[in-house]
Amino acid sequence: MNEEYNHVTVEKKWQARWEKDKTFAAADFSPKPKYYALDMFPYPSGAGLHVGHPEGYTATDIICRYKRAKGFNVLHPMGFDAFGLPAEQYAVETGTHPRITTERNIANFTRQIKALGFSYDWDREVRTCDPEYYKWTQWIFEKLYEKGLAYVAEVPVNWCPALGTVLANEEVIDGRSERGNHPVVRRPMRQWMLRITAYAERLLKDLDTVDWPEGIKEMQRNWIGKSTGAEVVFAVRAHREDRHGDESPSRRTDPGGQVPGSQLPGSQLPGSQVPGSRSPDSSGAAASEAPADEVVVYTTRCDTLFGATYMVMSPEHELVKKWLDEGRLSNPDEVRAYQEAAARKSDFERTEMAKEKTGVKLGGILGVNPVNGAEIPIYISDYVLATYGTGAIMAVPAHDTRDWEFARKFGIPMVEVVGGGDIEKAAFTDCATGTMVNSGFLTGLSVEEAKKMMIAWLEEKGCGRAKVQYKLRDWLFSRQRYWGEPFPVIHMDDGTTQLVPSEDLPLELPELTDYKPTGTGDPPLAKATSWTRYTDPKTGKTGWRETNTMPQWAGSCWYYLRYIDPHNAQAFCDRKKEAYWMPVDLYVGGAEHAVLHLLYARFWHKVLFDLGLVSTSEPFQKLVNQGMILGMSYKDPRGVLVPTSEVDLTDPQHPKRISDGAALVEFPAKMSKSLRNVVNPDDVIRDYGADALRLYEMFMGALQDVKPWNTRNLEGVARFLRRSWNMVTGQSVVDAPLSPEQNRLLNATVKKVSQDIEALSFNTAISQLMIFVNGFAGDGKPLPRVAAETFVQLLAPFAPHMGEELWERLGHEGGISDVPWPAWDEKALELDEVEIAVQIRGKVRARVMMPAAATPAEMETLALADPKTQAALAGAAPRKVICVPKRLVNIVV
RNA sequence: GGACGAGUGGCGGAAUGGCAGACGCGACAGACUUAGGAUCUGUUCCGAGAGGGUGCGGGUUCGACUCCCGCCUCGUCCA
Repeated sequence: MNEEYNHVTVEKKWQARWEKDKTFAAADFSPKPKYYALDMFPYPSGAGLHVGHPEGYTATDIICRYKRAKGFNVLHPMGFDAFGLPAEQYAVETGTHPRITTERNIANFTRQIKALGFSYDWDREVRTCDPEYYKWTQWIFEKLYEKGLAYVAEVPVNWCPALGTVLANEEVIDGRSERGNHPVVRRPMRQWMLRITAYAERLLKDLDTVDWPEGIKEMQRNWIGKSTGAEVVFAVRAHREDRHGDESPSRRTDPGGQVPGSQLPGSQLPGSQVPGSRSPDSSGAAASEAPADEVVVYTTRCDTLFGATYMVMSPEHELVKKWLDEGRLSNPDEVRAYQEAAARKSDFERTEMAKEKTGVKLGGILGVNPVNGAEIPIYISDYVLATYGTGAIMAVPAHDTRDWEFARKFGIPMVEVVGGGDIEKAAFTDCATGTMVNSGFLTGLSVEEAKKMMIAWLEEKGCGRAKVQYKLRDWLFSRQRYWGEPFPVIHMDDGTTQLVPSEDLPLELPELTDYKPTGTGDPPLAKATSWTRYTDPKTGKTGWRETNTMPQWAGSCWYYLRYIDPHNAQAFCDRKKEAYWMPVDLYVGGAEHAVLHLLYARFWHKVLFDLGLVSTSEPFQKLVNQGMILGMSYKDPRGVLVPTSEVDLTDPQHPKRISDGAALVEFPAKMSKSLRNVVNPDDVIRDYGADALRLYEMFMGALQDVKPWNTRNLEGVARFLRRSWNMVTGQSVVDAPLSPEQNRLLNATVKKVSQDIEALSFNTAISQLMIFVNGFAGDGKPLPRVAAETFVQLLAPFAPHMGEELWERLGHEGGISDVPWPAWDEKALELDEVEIAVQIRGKVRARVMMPAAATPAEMETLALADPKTQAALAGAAPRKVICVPKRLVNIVV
């Protein structure tokens, strides 16, 4: 009898063999076609690998092993995104150098990844925190600087007092730090910025050239946020207010009467002034003076200009500052108080839809609507951001939801200029169906026509112009941290900036004994005073080194290029090797990087492309996002989550709480420490083996889908592996021909598995392998050699350890990796006779065996001749018969 | 609020517009066993049956899980 499969010894044996033989070393240049499969490299956290990591890694590994067998020269590398905040925070707490922690974590990750049997070329491993690596990160930064794409700016940033550092927008959630949940405030600081906005249009346009999930492309498009609109210039006039004015804004109730549609732009008819606030009364006490300033607003809805009844500027707007300084506002204290309150909020809090709108009217001034001369009040409000557009908007409450809410709260009138909605109930924002009303020369036009005509009018009158606007903002590229790439920049005392000469790179991080933030906003590097101070060896001039460091994104922006030539000391990557390997043919990773990492990397890549340093304008040809793996979780009858450690599973069908025996409900939820539902790959490998883990993760469902982990199902694939083992080792393998049925099953399996791997449909490929085993296994009956060998080849990409072991036991030397992938024979799949379903009134009433080659006419005859068909027809005459060869016959009566 | 994705047995999930539920888990029955939480064999969408079934309501079609329109629920991202 055969021996039982021992996953521990077999997996160890082959992992050692692969490592010793460098089985998966990628050759630079080869007559074979190349294939570059890339995994998103991990941040080596202290927690180690979780089961989400091997999901994407297994998918690419299967592809790589398949592609090698198909004759491709495959590049499949792995590395570590090794700069990052956790190691630094650990250093702050314990004094352990982040390098030590990082190395320890990398060692653990490496052990775990190798235990999964992935076919990486480990000689190409990169670590972003390695000076030989970040030398080139710094070098690329210098290229960006030389191209004018890196600059220093004083910008309001997310300052987290508790962490003593500035956070990127993506690290701030609901006005609190993602890490540690500390409050975050806005504070202007000196920062490095990268001018990614210069590439906005190309980053948008080139999305059309890559094979990425449509959802991810759409997210990037939204992030770039291109809008086509107009800038409109509003004059600003001083305004003496009569504080004893009529409080009622409803002097006239018909909005159409306030802005007569026939009124010519610029004319000053009495009463044409929109009663934009409570202050002006009907006595005409309000008086206007000559224009003293201009406010430029950006709008995507210039068609609604006739409906603008007030303006809003961001609290940080420069003109507001200027007016305060010049004493032109009648309520400076109120305005200043509001500015301070707004500074304490994050962008997210400020623009949140659900939030109650706040704002302050600027006393003493009015804006003038250029299209009809209406004088309208100007507010500052935090729902307008200084960083988007011009930092000022014209507000059209009738047709913008935020303006509508604001106007409701402040009692500002609305003027309907697009007919079709009910502006009493809500802003009418439908651009497709509305028709312009109350809008002078635009009345009667569609929204689209009105936009065009308004822009033409504005440009002709010199008070506006068409403008393309992007939501994308320049990339805040510095962090007040220690554990990151130092900027190769020296600020000279004479005010100039100079770069560290490229031959002197890398500029290494200085050693510190204390990693705590300075608390003042100065980065920890400021403490390394001897490092910071700089004297030019040639000129003797003095200066100080930049003490900010680069964000974690920097190293991951180009790591896929370093894999191509990881030990090159002369260049970040050899040009010829780059041209050979790029672009990445398949990039697999989590959707959490849908926008930032992928956008930043594309940006750098395009800069390198423009410099002639890389050969493709896009780095990643095909992108796939694996879905998250959820953990099994439990909640009690009241819906309270119960940590898995407090669940009694002695009866797996009826989980109970240990403390009180309450019945619990099982449901999938994101794996988290607090729920204690995190599955550790080490445990799974110990109990079931790496092959079983790999196979299970691929069998759970589609790669892209969210899937719940369930150990019971894992036992199912472990059983399949044992059955596979027993089929090959427990049955005598004979050089006998296959029966036609066996031949058909074998060829069908080759075809299905091959096509499913190409389509990344690993779950259905595995079910086909199961069907094969169900067909060939059993009772020690002899197994034809061709069936055994072909099956082992098909299994090997999924379960490589068992694949190699079985291949060896079938008498082969030299490993299975380079054995050509089996082909299938379409002819073997053909059947002489097939069962055809006969449908009558949409229901299957009979099944008739027919020759596979039967023509529709023959099928009809055969179907109608069947007694069951006749019975179902019950004498009714067929009106029409549809025959689909090899499928069915549908009889319409 | 918007964009995108998803709703199929007790569960994970299959189905170029052509016999819904492949494959697996679980469950049930049997075999082998001192034993079974190992292994093997069989049954398993609901319904006694006629029939009914892919979140709900319409539509297109000879034929709809699949395409179209309108809802509901969940997820992700954005506001």
